[in-house]
Amino acid sequence: MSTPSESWNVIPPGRVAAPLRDQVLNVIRQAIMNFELKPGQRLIERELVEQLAVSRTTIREVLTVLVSDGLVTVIPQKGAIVSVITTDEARDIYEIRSSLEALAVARFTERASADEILLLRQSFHELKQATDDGESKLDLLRSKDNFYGVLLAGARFPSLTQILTMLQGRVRVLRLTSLSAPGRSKETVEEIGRIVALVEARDGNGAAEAMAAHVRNAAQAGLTKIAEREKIRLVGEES
Amino acid sequence: MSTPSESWNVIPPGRVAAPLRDQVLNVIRQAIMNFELKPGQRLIERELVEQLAVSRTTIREVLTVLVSDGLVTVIPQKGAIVSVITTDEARDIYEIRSSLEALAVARFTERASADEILLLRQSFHELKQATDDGESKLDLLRSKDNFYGVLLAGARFPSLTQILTMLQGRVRVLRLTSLSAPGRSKETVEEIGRIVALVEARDGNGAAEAMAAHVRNAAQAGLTKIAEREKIRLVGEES
DNA sequence: TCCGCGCAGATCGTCAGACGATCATACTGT
DNA sequence: ACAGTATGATCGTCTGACGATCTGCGCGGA
Repeated sequence: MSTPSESWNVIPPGRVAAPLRDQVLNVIRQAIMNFELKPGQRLIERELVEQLAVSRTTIREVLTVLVSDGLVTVIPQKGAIVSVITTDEARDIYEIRSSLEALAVARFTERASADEILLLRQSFHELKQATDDGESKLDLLRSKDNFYGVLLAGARFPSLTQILTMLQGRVRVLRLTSLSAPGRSKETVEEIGRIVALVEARDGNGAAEAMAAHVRNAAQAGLTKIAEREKIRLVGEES
Repeated sequence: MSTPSESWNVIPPGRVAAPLRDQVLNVIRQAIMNFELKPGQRLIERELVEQLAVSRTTIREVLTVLVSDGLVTVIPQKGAIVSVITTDEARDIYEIRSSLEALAVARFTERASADEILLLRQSFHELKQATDDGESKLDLLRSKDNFYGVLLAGARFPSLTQILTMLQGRVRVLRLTSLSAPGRSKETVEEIGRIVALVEARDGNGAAEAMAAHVRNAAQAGLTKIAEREKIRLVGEES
């Protein structure tokens, strides 16, 4: 990530090193996803240039992509911030997710191989384990992301994967708080268990309906929690 | 669109001129949508720079956005082309649209004002008129886009609007050919008429189901047509 | 004649630096 | 105390440059 001419170092022969832009993109995206960069936090081009040791050109291209993904919002003549989501937006997105994840699980049920179904159950067990062990919210979120990863991979539905990935990114704050709703984790695990069982029974419609319901419940939980504390504490906001 | 300092010309007082990037974005996006730039056609940065009289920086940012939208595909180390869609992708996207447009029309039914419903019927009439008058395919497409515009505006569902706009852009080729399927135009008009009627009756579920069916039918028609001529003639391809 | 090799051109990816425009803020004079 | 200006921070855009990669064409040898 220094000058481009020193052709860098060993890379799997035949394979190309990921373009610089993609590397930077991943770094920032992950940082946002893991809440190292918090919603509302300003993303100043100059600072990113320094911290990541790439040129402003590259940073700006990356920011453009993140804006398209909805992870970053630019305030004209002011700069970029990590997107802050409103309750309304979140509600909307959950409604969309409910539809689309139903589609995804239906397609998984049709298309996934036995191996993939096994993998799904396995990732479900990890999720359950993590919940029982009382892992941190962030770890739980990772488990759940992993579950979705398996689901989407087996669904063989790239367009849908892209959209859902984007949407999940946008509501990551809510997903975190919904997991922290007391008792909700347990319900989550139960609901997902039911979905997995229906998938194993190759009941596409049932699984789809169960998934839609699960997302609705998660939305309910998350949105309620948010409503309680009227206001999310954001970077740069004082009480 | 020459040097930025000559502050250009008269703009509605109080309003800000759209950033250069956005203007260029619209120009290229429209060109793609109207098939002035055809699927598969190369988009060479240098040429765009010359034709649009903006810097490469700006062009590259615009291309980045278009890639995120799926309208443009970049082939690494080669360049950008107007996206070419495969039959599978198209099928997938129609499946997603079927779900989401059902959602949109349901929400429109809940939320649209009487005025907006009137507007919907009006734009339906224009579509019908255009069909009866045997307007060009492109004009028909525009009519239909307009109908969707009214629908999405009244649905007050920005996230959904964004996704659907993106998806419609991606299957614009198919939408054109589906409209050109003989007799399909007539069916289209009938189906949409039914949807409008259900909306007016405030039957959200009915309208949603009708819309889902309509999209499925359109997909059917378009995909069949495509399958007939095994191969779409693309720029740069010879028979 | 035909095939392989290499070189030149085209194009991308990235960098560095520049400059005006806009917005926020701090300072200063009354 | 307050208004107005000066200053700085940051963005939006432009210019020019350079290496890396791919492509096609020409040249020399079998």
